[in-house]
Amino acid sequence: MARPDLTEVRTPQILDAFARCVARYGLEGASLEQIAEEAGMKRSILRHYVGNREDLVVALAGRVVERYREDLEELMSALPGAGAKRVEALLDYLFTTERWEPSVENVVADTLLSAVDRYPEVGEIMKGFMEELFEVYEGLLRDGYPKAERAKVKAVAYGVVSLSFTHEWMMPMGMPAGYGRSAKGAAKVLVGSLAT
Amino acid sequence: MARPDLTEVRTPQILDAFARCVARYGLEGASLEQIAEEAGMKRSILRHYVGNREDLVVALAGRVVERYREDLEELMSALPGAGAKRVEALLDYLFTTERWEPSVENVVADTLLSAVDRYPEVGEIMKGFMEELFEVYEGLLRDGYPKAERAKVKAVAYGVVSLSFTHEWMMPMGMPAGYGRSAKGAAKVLVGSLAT
DNA sequence: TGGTTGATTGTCGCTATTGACAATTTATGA
DNA sequence: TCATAAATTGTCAATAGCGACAATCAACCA
Repeated sequence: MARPDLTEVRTPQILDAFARCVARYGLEGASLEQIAEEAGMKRSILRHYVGNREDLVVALAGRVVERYREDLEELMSALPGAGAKRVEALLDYLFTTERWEPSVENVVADTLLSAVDRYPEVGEIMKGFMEELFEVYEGLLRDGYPKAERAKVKAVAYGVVSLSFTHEWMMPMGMPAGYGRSAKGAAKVLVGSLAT
Repeated sequence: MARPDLTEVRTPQILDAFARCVARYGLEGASLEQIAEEAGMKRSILRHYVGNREDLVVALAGRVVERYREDLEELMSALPGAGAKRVEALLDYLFTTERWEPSVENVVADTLLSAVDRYPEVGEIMKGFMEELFEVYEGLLRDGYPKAERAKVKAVAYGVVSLSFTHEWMMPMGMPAGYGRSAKGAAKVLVGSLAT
């Protein structure tokens, strides 16, 4: 005997609008009013469904990793081949320089990462995802190179993640394409070391 | 026949105060008033010597890069050994996990990097330093492994930079120490590949 | 020692921002 | 259709933030 609960609908709308604002104006650069307008709502609604700025930031971190998780899952099920071929496909995917375009998601993630000191909860959330990411890559590498020793696989997984992240945050600065090749080259060296 | 010019004195004071504020409140999280107070000056002085917020941000990027350059130079002249030994010393320096502590400088640099979309000038400044950093590392590696082919040295230099940056921004999240070892391990694998 | 130049301080007006809460509207089940 | 719970809108007061500029102060040099 009441109106339906729109929390599940409004919250993502709000957070996505907030994400766009963060990409455009920075984490504290947009007023709640602007964010509300971006979401096509009144400011009071942000408060109603999420809360004040701090609440928004923490919730945004949750949303971002949620989407990254989905992307990761999708990627894993979309990767062709098996064993070492699958690893190769991953590298091709990660280090494509051609059709690169700045994504709101990545900018937001970088921004949040640079703010973990100020928002400990955000740090916890990001950390959780990072650990998951490392594990997934590690598993992929183990499948590809089952005879490689465990610690080395860990190191290579870390390296590949590191290279792809660096690649992502350097692109917006307009670094020459040569660096993209270097990134992929380094990743290949790392992965190749597992074959010996 | 006038008062001495304090620009060279005040500007660094202002920018260092701004840096502390950025680390504590974010790039747009502190008011000019707060920044002025942190610097122990009146707000009007910030305006007099540097300008508005945008001017501050760009100037801050310059200052950060300037300090990084100094650090880099100092590091290069402090690194013991020669040839491959020097490279090893670099890795030891970069991936120490023991006495790690969050530095204002690194937080500020990360924050600025995440904002290059909004401040193209900042992007240019950071890009310049990154290229210099790559070159320095590349030179060091070439000295250590003169017979390695050029493209591979480039890739390894990129990889080492990438690993050390990733290491730096992951520490504040409190990642388990194992990741630090992985970072160093991956760097060793990369460097080792130059010896073959 | 006094004039000049630039450092420093003080103040004004305007707008933006936020939190709180009251008022209103609307979909639903009884 | 009507009561109800929740969505949505509206308003208010208090404060914060910024740009501009006038006013004052202090070192230097002739």
